[in-house]
Amino acid sequence: MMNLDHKTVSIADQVFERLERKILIGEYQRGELLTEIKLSEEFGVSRTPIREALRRLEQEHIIDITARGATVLGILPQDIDDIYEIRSRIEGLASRWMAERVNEEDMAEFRRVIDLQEFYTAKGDADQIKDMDSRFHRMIYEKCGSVSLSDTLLPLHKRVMKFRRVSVSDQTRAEESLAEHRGIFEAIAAHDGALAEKLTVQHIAHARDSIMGRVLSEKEG
Amino acid sequence: MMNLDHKTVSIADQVFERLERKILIGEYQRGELLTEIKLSEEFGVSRTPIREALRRLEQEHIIDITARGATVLGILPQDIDDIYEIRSRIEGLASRWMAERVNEEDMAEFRRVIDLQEFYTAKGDADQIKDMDSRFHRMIYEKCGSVSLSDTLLPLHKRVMKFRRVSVSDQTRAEESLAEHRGIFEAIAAHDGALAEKLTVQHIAHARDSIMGRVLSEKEG
DNA sequence: CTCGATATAATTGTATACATTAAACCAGAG
DNA sequence: CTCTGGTTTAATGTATACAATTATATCGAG
Repeated sequence: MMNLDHKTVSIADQVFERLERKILIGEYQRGELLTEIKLSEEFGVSRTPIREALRRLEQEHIIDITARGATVLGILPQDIDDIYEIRSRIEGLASRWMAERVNEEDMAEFRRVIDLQEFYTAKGDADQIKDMDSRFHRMIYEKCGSVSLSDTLLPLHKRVMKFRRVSVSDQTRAEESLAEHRGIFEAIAAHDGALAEKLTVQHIAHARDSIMGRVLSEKEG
Repeated sequence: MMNLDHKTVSIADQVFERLERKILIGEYQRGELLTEIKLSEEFGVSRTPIREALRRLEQEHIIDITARGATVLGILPQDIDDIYEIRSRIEGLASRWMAERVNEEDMAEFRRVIDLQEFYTAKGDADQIKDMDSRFHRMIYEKCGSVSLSDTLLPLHKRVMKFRRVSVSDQTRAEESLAEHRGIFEAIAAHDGALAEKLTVQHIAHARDSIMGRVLSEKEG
């Protein structure tokens, strides 16, 4: 995934991505207080890029900044359920639009992603499965042809990342999920927007059931 | 609207709000190059708070930052249409949830907003009508009880602000819009979630028709 | 005259010093 | 022992100096 528009990746951008990832996968706990000084020591940079990253994370409601520092915000079962309700209503739209607008080059990359997912699902590598699952969905957002829809779906997708990791650790669900992705992929490849939308809505509903079942039984971590 | 959680409003926050507003209402033109130095002189502050504001605007895809400065990104008719398609699918959900969860105190404020909208609509004051229209929709986002849904809808709403101003300049549409808001308000007040959702979906569809009709005939500014 | 390497100027990127804020602590009065 | 108020402290908020980058202009070779 090269940097085609020749935009320099600044330290602030790197800090943002690393920090966001650490929070989203749960490496920083909910309620944990992050200070700029501690973070600047941890990342080996000054406070300036740390601050910019924190401001962006605050805007996404991933942290809350006060005079004492930045508090990591958690996510409740109700939030997860809300997010899946929202996604079930609009993620199908992204698949539909991608089916109608995508070109062959992007479809080739799309195929590589799902082939990799199949490979790791056969191996039962949960971390890799989760990453490929993410790439599959993000690919749809990026290639649906609407920045607004992509900007809408991506934050929702990010917020449930930690829980999807748990879900795909179940080999049965991982294989189901792969089959559903394969169906969506084929519909998009055939430029059948209506089918792609329908299958995506079903896929989101299944993912929701799988994740909510686990979250509710575990009483959240 | 008091600051209940005692959080200081920093200069950076103020700059962000003023800058965002200026871009969203069209005071800075699409393609215009904003430099940190020019902005810091214009706002009378150092580059630091300007930078933080610009980073947040970049995250919302309102500007694009390069080594030359920040370019104001425009919005195409296709984007507006996409946004209304997305909103038509999820904004009704916000009304439904608000109907099911809202308390009496918030409803009293909600009533004041729509009463003001009625007042300004009778006067034909387009700027005030647009502001009350915004407050009506934002109130639903804030009181629907889901941060995720609010975070999802608010950016979409902001992006079409400039065009709604044009739409409500038409007195007939302004009165229609008021009547539709009144219907949604009554449904929420009666805690009738299904009706609130249905009326909201219709309202979004009408707003879309009104705005797209104008945008397409004007060939965009 | 054109192309390309190079110098230059203007801007963003980063580090750091200083100002401000607010929570925590402690002491003294009731 | 509890409440109050001032002091301390540890963090964020802001300004500014300096570094790095990039587009543009310039100069020279072909």
